[in-house]
Amino acid sequence: MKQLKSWWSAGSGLLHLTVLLSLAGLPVDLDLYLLLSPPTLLRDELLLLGGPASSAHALSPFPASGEWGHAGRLHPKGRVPDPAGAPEGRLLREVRALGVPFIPRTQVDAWLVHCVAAGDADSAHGLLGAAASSAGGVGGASLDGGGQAAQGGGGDPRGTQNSPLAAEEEKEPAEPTAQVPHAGECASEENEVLREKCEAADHNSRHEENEESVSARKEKSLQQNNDDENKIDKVDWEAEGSTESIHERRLNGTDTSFFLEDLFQLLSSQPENSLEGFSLGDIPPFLGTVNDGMNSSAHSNVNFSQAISHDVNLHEAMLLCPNNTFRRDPVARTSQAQAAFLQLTSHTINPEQTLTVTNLPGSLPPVDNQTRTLTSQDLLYDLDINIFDEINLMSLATEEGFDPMEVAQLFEEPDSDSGLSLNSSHNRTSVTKSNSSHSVYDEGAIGYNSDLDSLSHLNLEGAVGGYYTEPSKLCHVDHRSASGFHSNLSFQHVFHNHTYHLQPSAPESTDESFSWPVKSQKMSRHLNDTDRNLSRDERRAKALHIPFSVDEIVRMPVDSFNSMLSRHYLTDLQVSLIRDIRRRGKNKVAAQNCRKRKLDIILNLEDDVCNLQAKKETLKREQAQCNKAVNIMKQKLHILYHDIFSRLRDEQGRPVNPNQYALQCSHDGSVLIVPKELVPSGHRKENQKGKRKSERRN
DNA sequence: GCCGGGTGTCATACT
DNA sequence: GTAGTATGACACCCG
Repeated sequence: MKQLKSWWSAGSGLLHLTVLLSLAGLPVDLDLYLLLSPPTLLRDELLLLGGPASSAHALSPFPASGEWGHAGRLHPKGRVPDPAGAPEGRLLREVRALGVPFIPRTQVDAWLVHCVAAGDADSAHGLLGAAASSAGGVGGASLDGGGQAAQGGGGDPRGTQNSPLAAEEEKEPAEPTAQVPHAGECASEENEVLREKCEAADHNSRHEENEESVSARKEKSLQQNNDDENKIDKVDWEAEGSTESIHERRLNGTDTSFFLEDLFQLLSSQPENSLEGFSLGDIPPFLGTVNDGMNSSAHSNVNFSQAISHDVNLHEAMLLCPNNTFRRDPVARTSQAQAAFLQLTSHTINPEQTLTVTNLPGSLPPVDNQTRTLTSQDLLYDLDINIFDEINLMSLATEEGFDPMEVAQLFEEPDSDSGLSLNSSHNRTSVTKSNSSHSVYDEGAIGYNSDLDSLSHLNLEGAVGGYYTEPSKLCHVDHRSASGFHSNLSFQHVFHNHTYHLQPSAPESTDESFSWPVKSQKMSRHLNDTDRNLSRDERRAKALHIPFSVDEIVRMPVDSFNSMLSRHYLTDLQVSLIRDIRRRGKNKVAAQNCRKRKLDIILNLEDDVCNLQAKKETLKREQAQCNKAVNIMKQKLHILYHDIFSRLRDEQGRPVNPNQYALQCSHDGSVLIVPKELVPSGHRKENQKGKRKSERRN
């Protein structure tokens, strides 16, 4: 936990991130998630922001009024720009000259962790947590409010909750901090960068309206995710109730604004090393598109993790601000996302590294070329939820025996995985090989393990288009890959592989207990239940962010289907997958109908056989009855025949011989005695034949 | 481990 | 030519 705190502390760039984000023209709504430890450093950090108890408002430099140019209202202990020509002053003037830019509404949920190295408050460069609140919010005030607002104790975003931070702020008055602002040294260097940043922010604002309709759908899904995240975090908070770590949730959804001047003040008041370690590349792409209601913990998680693990210079931050621009080119976006995520992945190891050394000021990893070229927005646009989930796990880990090594391993990708071919998404063999004993190929049932795959699905609800969780696992994609679809699946495999690296019995686990695997297993079990309900196509659809449910795709009439494809801007891969899903779905239904029909035919045939057999028996019985009746009639006829002849007499009074005469019925009903010589031969033969038959039957 | 039923998918022919 | 349907065949899962 100490390492973690150190890590968080070293990630004080988060505050800078927020500040610079606002400086870039993005109003920042900062939620304070305080993992608070001894408040000593907190006090120091607060002083840096202009007041001992300014945590509630220090990060609210942009008031709700949206005014610009209130530098004069800085806290007395804050660094006041030197109007005489100090670098900060020049910077302010230059920025003011830019006019009032359009500020896209952005909210940043931040996890502010305050950490103190054991017995050395000065060495610990804790991340200052300052709860930003809106005008009607939880009592937070803008930075210009300075210590006055701080006196109200509004720094605790939880408002009336008993926050250790707030309590400590009230107890201890403001006192000078050992951290003297050094911004003046670097202000000149940042001047141009900040100017570009403001320009970029203005430029980006023009794209926001065009992207609102596009992002509305995603935002809606993210909101659902937010709800889930809030529930989970709330439970965790209530369950633990730890005074050492405070997980603060947003109390309202209003935005917090910053005064640009205040931002400069903040920037100038920060140590130079902090500025170097500051990363605006951590700014997730949704910051520029998420609306007020999108202040999810997942977002904050993303900011937090990236702020910790990612270093980006100010110029890059500017590039990151126009988050919407890349969305216009989904193909490029995909490739960018891959590259960005690769870089992000490579930087996710930083937390581990930072944790071990961040107790020293300026220990943040230096900004390397790879970091500077990282455009994680592109990735995060598609993979944000995945990151959210992962970072959420990190947050869980921080509350229960967190081991940064484990976290690093989670995101770390061995070099061997880099050899995964992007085409391996459909190659079970390669996937199996790549994932050792835990093949997690999404397609097919063999070897598929949905533990972490489904883990990312925790926040998935409804249709498949809302979230794409698999990309979050794109930790180990081949850097040379160019296909987003294949890379996604490859990432998925890799991520699963990482999951199994986190077994509790892993030899690399440190002394500190790491309860994440346990929790992850629990979550995995929960998610497995949900993920098992998903068909392969549904998982695929999620993987490609297809904004339609499989059921819709299959059941939709062809006309509606084609129109749907034309209305939505879908990549070739998405269209191909949608058509495949539709084809497979239709064929599946057809196969079901075919089998049902086949069974019906079989059953009908069986019924027919039974019926025919019964009919046969009936006919046999009827035949037997008829034959019996016929025989009876023949017997009667024979008796009658002999009776008649016994009574007949010839002219001489002698009995008539039946062998010489025969009875013959005429047409008029009269009976004649005819000699057999006169009886037609045919008739006579029939009579004889009939006699023989009757005799045989008898 | 084998077996049979159920199911999904593919290939193919047909409409 | 496209989309859908029907069906045999195959593979897989499960009891």
